[in-house]
Amino acid sequence: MNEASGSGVLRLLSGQRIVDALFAAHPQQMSRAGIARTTGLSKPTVSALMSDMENAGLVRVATESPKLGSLGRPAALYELVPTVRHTLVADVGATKMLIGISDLFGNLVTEREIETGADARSAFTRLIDTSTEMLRSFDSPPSCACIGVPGIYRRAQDRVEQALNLPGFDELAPHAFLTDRMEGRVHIENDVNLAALGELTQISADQTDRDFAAISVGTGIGLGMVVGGDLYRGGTGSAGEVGSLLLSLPAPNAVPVTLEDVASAPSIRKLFGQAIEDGQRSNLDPSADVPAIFQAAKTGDQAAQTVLHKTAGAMALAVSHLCLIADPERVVFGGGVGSNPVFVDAVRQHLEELIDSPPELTPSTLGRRAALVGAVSVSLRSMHETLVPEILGDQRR
Amino acid sequence: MNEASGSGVLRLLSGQRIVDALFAAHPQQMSRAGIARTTGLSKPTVSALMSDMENAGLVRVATESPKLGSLGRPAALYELVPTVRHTLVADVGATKMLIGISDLFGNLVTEREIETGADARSAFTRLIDTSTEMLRSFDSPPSCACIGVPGIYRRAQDRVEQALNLPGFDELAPHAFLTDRMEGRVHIENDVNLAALGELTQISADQTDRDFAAISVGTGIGLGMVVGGDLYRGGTGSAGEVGSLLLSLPAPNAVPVTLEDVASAPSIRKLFGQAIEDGQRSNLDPSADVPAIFQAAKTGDQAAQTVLHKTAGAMALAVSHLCLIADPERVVFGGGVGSNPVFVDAVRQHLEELIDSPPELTPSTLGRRAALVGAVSVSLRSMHETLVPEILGDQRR
DNA sequence: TTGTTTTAGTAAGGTAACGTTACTAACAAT
DNA sequence: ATTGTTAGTAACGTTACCTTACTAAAACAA
Repeated sequence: MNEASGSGVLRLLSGQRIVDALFAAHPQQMSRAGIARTTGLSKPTVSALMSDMENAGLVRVATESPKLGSLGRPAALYELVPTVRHTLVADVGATKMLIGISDLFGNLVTEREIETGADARSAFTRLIDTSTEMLRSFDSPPSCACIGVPGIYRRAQDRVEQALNLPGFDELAPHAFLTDRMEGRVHIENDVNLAALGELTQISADQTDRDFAAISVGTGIGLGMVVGGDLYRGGTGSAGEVGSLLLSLPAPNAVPVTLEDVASAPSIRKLFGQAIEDGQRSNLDPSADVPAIFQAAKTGDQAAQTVLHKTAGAMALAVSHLCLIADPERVVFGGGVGSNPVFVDAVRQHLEELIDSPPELTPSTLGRRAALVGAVSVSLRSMHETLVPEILGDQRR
Repeated sequence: MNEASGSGVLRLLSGQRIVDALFAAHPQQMSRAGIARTTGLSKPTVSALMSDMENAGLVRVATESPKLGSLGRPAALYELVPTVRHTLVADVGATKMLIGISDLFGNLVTEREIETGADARSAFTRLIDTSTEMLRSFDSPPSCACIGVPGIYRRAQDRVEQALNLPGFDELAPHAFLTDRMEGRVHIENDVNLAALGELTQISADQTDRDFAAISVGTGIGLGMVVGGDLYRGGTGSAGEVGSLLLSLPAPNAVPVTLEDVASAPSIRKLFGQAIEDGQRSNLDPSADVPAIFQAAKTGDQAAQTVLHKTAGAMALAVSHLCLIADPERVVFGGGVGSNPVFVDAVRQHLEELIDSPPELTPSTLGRRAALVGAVSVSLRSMHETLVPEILGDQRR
C-alpha cells in the first residue's frame, strides 16, 4: 500500500541529476563517465539509469564519430533526443495569433500565424483546429501547452478579464476549454507576463538577471515581472496593470489621468494632433503614426518633441515607481511604441533625473514573438518537472 | 570518495518528513503510528528514525499520561524538544534595540531592550555583549541569528545604506562583524522587511496570504513585501524604498515632492503648523504631535483635517501604485503614524476612489515588536533547513 | 611490433534504508 | 475471560546505491 518513499524516489532523484547534467551540457554530448564525474553518482549507477533512459527513448548515443585525439578508450557520447517530447505554444493577440510547436530544447520546429477571429471563442476554436493539424505529424500528444492571452488571467475563476481588444472572454473558461479538447497540461498566462519571460531567456540564457521587468507599450500598456527567475502574478493575478497608474493625485471631481492616457499609441497620436492644433510647428501630418512622430522628434520637429517629452516623462515617472517598489535589475520595453529606441532613450533621460542609479533600460529585441518565446519557457519548465518521473516511472510497471 | 547520493539522502528525506509532520502537529503530540499514517512512511522506518532522533535529543516521549478513553493499545506520544536549538534575534532601531532568544518553535524565551548607542559600531558591540550574556544560560551556541537593521542591506557588499537615523554604517560590515564574534549563521535584514514578515505570521499562522505588503510610516516611510511567502528584496536589495516615491512629475527645475515630504511624522507636524499659519481653525497647539493631530481630525478640527486629507491622499496614491504594480492581497500599516486607525481609515477612503477592488488595509497589531517577530520567522526557516541533517547526519559518523 | 598509460565502461559484491508481513503488547468493551 | 482494536517490533526481502576490481579500447613510447 505504501511504496511511497523507498522504492523509487532515490532512483528518480538520480535520474533527474543525470538529465539536468545533460540539459546543462547541451548541445555538447556527454559520456557516462563524464556524467558520473559531474553528478557525483557512481559509474555503475549512471550506466544502469542511462540504459533505462535509452530504452525509453530519452537519450541516445550520438552518431558522430567519437572525438579522437584524446587519451584512453574513446567514450560513447550520449545526448538527449530532442523529439521525445514536444509542447504546444501560442500567443493569442487581438487580430493575429502565433502558434508553435517546440521540441525538448525549446526550439520551435513549426510555427504558424493565423487570424484571431471575431471573439475569444472563435479564437480558441481556431487554435484547437490549427494546432491539431500541426500536431498530426507527431506520433504522440503534446506534453503540455502554454497559451498567452491579451488580458488578466484569474486562475481561481479560470477567466480572462480586461481583454479590451478581444471580446467574448466573459463566457469562456480558457483552461477548461482547452483541457477538454486536447491532451497534456494546459497553462494560460497573460501575454505581457510571457513577454517578460521571453525577454529574460533572450537576455541571459542562464538567467543571471533574476529580477526583471518588461513593459509593453502599444495600444495598451502592460507590465510583466520576473522575480527570482519566476513569473510574478500578484495576489489575485492582476499584478502589472500599470496602464491604469495615476500620474498624480486627481483633484476632487476631476477626471484622473492615467499612464495610458499619455503613453499608449492612440494617446500619443491624439496628443500630437492636439499639439499641432495648439499651434506648434511640425512638418508632419496631424494624423501621423507613432514611428513617424518619434522619428520627427529626433530630427527637431517641435510638436513631435513636445509629445515625446510628455510621453516619456510620464513613463519615466511610472518606471521610477516601479524601481522604488520592486527594484528590478533591468527593464525591457516592448510593443509597437516601447521597442522604439527613440522612446527608450527619452525615457532613460527623464528617469535619470528622477532617481539615483536607475536600472538598465533596453528596447525589446524579440518584437512580436516575445510572448511566444516566453510561452516556450513556461512549457519547458512544466515539461522538466514531469519528464524524469514519466520516463523512469513507467519502467517499473 | 562519492557517498553523495545513496547513503544518507533517503534517510534525511524521511527524517525531514517526520520532523515536518511534528512541526505541523505542534502543539499536539503524535504517536509513531500516527506519524507513519500522515507521512506515508512505514511504521518500522518511523520507529527507527524516531529512536535516532530521541537519542539525539530532538524528540522525546511526552510525560503526559497517554490519553485514555480510546480503543486499542495506548500510544507513546512524541513531541519535539523546544530547547534543542535556539536562535538569537534582534531589531536594531535608531535609539533602542530589542534582543531576544527564541526556541525551536519561535517562542521568545528571553527578551531585553537596551539603548542603541551613538553609532552602528557601538550598537553592534552592545548587541554582542548583551547577547552573549543572555546566551550564558544556554549550554550550546545559537543555531543562527537574524538581525534587523534600519536601512537597506546590500548582501553583496555586506553594507547597510541609507540608515539615516543611525550613523556609522559606512565603515561597518555587519555580517562579517557578527560572524567573527559569534557562532551560527547570521542573517542581516532590513527592519521593514522583517516587520512585513512579522505581520504575516501574525495574520495567518499558516501563511495563506502569500502576497502581502507592510508599510511602515514613522520618521521615514518604508515598504516590505512578501511574495509567495518569501521576502522580496529586489534586484539590488533596495526594493520598497517607497519614501522617495514622487507624487507627481516635477516641473523643470522644481524641487520634486516625495511621499516622505507629505506623509512622514515630521512632515505631518510641519504641514499642521503651516495650515495654522495659513489661517485654518484649530484648537490645537501648532506644534502638536501626530496622534493629537489625527485625533483632532476625527473630531472636526479644520487644520488637522486638512493635513490628514493631504497625508492620506498621498499615501493612497502610493498604495494605488503598489497595487497596480505588485497586487498584494493585503497591506498592513505599521510605525508610529501607520498603526493609527484614523490614518488607515483615511487612506482606505482615498484609495477606494482611486482604484477598483482595493486590497484590505489594516493597522499593525504587533507595534514595535513586528520586526523582532519577523526576525524569529527568518531564524526559524534558517533553522529548519539545517536541523534534520545536523541531527541525523551526526548519527552516521 | 609490443608494451605502457590512460580513460571508458562492466561485473560482482557489499551496504543502507526502505517496505511488507507477521507478530506481540496493551488496553476497552462485552 | 474473551474479543476487538490500535501501537509498536522483529524478521525478511527488495531496491538502488557505492566500492572494488576487472575488461575494453585507444594513444603513445620503446
